[in-house]
Amino acid sequence: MPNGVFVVIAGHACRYKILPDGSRQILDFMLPGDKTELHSLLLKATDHGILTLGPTTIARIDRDRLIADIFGHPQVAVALWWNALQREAILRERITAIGRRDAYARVAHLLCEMFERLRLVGETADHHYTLPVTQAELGDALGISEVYANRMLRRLHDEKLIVSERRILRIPNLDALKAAAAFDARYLHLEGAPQAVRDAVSARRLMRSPVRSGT
Amino acid sequence: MPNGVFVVIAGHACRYKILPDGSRQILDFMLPGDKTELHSLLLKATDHGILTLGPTTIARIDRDRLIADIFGHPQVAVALWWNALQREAILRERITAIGRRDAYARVAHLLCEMFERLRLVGETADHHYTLPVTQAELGDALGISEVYANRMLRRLHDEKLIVSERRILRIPNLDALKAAAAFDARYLHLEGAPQAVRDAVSARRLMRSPVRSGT
DNA sequence: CGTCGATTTGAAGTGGATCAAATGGTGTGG
DNA sequence: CCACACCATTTGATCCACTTCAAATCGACG
Repeated sequence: MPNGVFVVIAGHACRYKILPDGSRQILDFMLPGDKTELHSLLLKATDHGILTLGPTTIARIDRDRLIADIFGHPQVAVALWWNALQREAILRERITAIGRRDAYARVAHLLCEMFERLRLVGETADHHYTLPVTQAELGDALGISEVYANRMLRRLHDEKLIVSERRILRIPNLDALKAAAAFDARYLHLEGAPQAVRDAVSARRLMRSPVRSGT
Repeated sequence: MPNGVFVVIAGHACRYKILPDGSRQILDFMLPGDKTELHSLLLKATDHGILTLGPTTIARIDRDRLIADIFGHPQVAVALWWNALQREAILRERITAIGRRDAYARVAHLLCEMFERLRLVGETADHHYTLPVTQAELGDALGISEVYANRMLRRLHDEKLIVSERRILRIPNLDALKAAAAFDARYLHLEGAPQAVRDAVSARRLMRSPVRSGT
């Protein structure tokens, strides 16, 4: 747990913080292929928690092996680095969304981001994907209340921009949703993604001690 | 400009995004010693702009020299890496602040963060520091309006938590301000800061082509 | 002295929070 | 196979933190 890096193999996880008053902020979502920072090599403590969303498979890569991989396989270092840069870009875009977009655009924006990120790793099918996130979690990620998150989802539904049933989200017209969100995918830097990220097998290749996690 | 890294030597800068509707979000502040990401080595385009706040001195380190330094001087790599980790932690904390704190706590929190970060690099004196930021910029950084940023500053002033005159901010009782902000400095990971970061000279040592920038 | 940007203050409007309660879905035990 | 328990979703009503608009004041500077 203290040393090394975790990789999401299947399912979703997220980082979060709990404030003194008990409220929660979800910082970002970790999708298959995403990795934790190399925190422990340099920092004393982590400043946030991680929780899984629905059934999730996680691999742990221990510190020594990781270091060996970084030096032995340049593509590992590149994948890690690209991952860190994209993660940071996503955080910046989230700040922008929470700071300057209204609740409606925030929800739409997150749904677009999820689609593009999942598509990169082959986790979308046709026009839909699995989103194992409750409305309370959605609200906590976007800085709005659970109730209002529900109302925004309903509005998107009424406007035929999304169809949601049982954790499956369908986006009949992605361009329309992107327009509603003022979504510009460039911040995701998808075209710069190393092949290792696209290759779902790569994560498994790194896997040493897979861990399953329940809800 | 395209390749390499920029280091702030003196003064302040910030990253920002402009939304389609013209509103601006300031993403984070760059203080002396802070560096830009190694973007260009991996990514095609940058997803945000950078602007200076007041008179600022910036050094550019070109790509080849940087790579040589990383391999030749481990402390350069460590400083870069620590910088990246702290930058990310700051972004996460900003998300938390904008998403879940009220405007009053946000302002107080940012002022505390600035104090701790500036103190690390020796840019504070006694109980005050220079904050070359307009109230409009403060609002854009915290996701509130210029007018409300002003009211929150005034409230902090009325409560004797800050004294501000001419870009100099005085914090007579830091603990009281931290309490108002529910500020917990752990996310800054100050104790993990490499010596190179504390050493103001280190930035100058890296300097190759210093650039001055006006307001 | 005039100009222009930054700060300050007032008044009115609203996006989203909060509170409360109903509804729906799912797994579980009898 | 039903009934309860528990959680997620949904909806209504009210409230308020913050926005927006407008205008006055205050510097700093040529």
